[in-house]
Amino acid sequence: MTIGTLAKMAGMHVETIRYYQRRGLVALPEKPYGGIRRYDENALARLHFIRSAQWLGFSLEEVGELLKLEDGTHCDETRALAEHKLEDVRRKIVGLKQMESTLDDLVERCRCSTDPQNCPIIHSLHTDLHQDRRSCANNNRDQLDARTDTQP
Amino acid sequence: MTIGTLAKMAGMHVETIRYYQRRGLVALPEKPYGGIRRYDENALARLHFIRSAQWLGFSLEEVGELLKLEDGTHCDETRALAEHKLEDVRRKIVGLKQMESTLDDLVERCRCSTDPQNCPIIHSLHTDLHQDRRSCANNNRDQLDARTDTQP
DNA sequence: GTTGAGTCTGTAGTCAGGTACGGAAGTAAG
DNA sequence: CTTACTTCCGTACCTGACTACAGACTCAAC
Ligand SMILES: [Zn+2]
Ligand SMILES: [Zn+2]
Ligand SMILES: [Zn+2]
Ligand SMILES: [Zn+2]
Repeated sequence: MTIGTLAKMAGMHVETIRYYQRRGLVALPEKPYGGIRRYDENALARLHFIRSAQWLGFSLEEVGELLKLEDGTHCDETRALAEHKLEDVRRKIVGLKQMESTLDDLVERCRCSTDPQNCPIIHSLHTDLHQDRRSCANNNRDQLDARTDTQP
Repeated sequence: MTIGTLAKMAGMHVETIRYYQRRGLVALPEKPYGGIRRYDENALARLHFIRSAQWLGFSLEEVGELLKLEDGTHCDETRALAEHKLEDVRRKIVGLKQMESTLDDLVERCRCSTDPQNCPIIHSLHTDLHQDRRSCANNNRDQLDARTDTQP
């Protein structure tokens, strides 16, 4: 298999595979002198592994950790990674649910508003949200960080 | 108020305010010849507005849109932005919940596993996840995109 | 009146996870 | 044998939301 075929089979771009190689997640097979590198089923399996781990929310850095435990004989360490990730995911869900309920409430209030000169959404952005929900004067980025990457 | 005082009151760094100015979200007040710029309560209010909108999940780009509707007389457009964002947030929650339940299941299976040579988490990464849950050969990034930004 | 802190301006770097490009060399079909 | 893809390799670029720094200037305190 050439890298192009491999990429097609894995459903990713050639550049992505090369990027994974540079990051040390995928091995660079031997190149015959003046020839071209060939890939086998193991390479494809590794790409699937990476994709699956990403699907669970692991970063490429973390995928690297998982790959070190790839032989399946290190349950404790593997489970620790998964549990930690599970916590991350749950924290993120909590943050998003706060956004969801606030947005839902604002949308509802806007919809039922009788005063067209004073949108409740804008009004809340001006007055409510930052005062009720978060401290202003200390730049505690931790909470906000968990909330910022909401764009699709 | 100087920019340093403003930054302290808003709980952000001076550089962040300057960045918002470059992005056109915050006005650059007049500078007396050979002097220093001064900021008032309006500038502070605007920073609070931006922070609040970010807290709801809006990107700075979208905050710019909201700021255009700042006078509160454009309910429909404002609500459209909020509803769209609400959908974004809900999509993200759905993705995260899939991760959560899968991770939770894997962790549980790992914990109860009797075979220390074959961790169910690793095993699933090798075989289950990408086959059961997503198509492999088409690089449909849409689903994955909604799932990737899970790191804290 | 000098020192130290804050301001101004422009540019550059950070992080993640890729994406794009340029030029040389290899490969496959006709 | 030529033509048209691929591959290889290095480097640069992208998004978003900052963050850092250099060099010149101004301001307030002592
Ligand atoms: Zn295990
Ligand atoms: Zn974590
Ligand atoms: Zn409204
Ligand atoms: Zn959207």
